[in-house]
Amino acid sequence: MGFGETFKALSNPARREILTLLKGGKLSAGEIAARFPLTGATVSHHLGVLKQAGLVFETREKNYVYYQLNASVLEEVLLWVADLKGENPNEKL
Amino acid sequence: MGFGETFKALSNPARREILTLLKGGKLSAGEIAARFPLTGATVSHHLGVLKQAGLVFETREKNYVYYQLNASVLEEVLLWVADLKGENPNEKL
DNA sequence: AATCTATTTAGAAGTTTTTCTAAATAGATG
DNA sequence: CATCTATTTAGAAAAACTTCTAAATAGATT
Repeated sequence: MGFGETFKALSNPARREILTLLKGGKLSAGEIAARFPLTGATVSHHLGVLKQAGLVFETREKNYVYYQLNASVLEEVLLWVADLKGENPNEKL
Repeated sequence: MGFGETFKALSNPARREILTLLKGGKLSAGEIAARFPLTGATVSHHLGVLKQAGLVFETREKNYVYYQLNASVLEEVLLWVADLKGENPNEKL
């Protein structure tokens, strides 16, 4: 997926808030949209960007599309930043 | 400085490459610019964005402006991502 | 099958970003 | 002090982003 896409996804405040919401567990598109002063269409767009970046994945149930954090891509971001910082890989974990 | 500014700064590929270059130690604006197929003016703009975001700081010597990584802001980013990932703060370090 | 509900897609308007060229600044050197 | 060197600022053009409304899709319910 590439860090470009991932960091671009993280660069938007609404998208960062969506990710923070998802720390509490999976939520449907509608549940997420309800917490923002944005239209459902706009939130759907942001969810698409996050999904494309690999930061979230979706699962479908009934009429709903649930989103949740993708820990593995977050770990990649973590490692990229840690490496930039010049951290010994063993110092973390 | 806020994560908005920081992640926005990280969202550009040229800026991420600049940061990667700076892993090797401080470099002048001109030395950085020489490694990119961009004008000095454009690189100067990117350096300004990185500085504004707190990701680098500058020191002046002679005619030169040297840039280097700011580890403390990188650490903040690291913690933000780690927290999002739901990591125990003690698991790192 | 008709309709309701949840979500996405399309298209457009306004804003921000990226990059350039040209000009300005500011310190060093002859 | 005139000028050279390193870097930044100004202004403009093109591309990308954010958000909206309206319409489309797709699954569930009656």
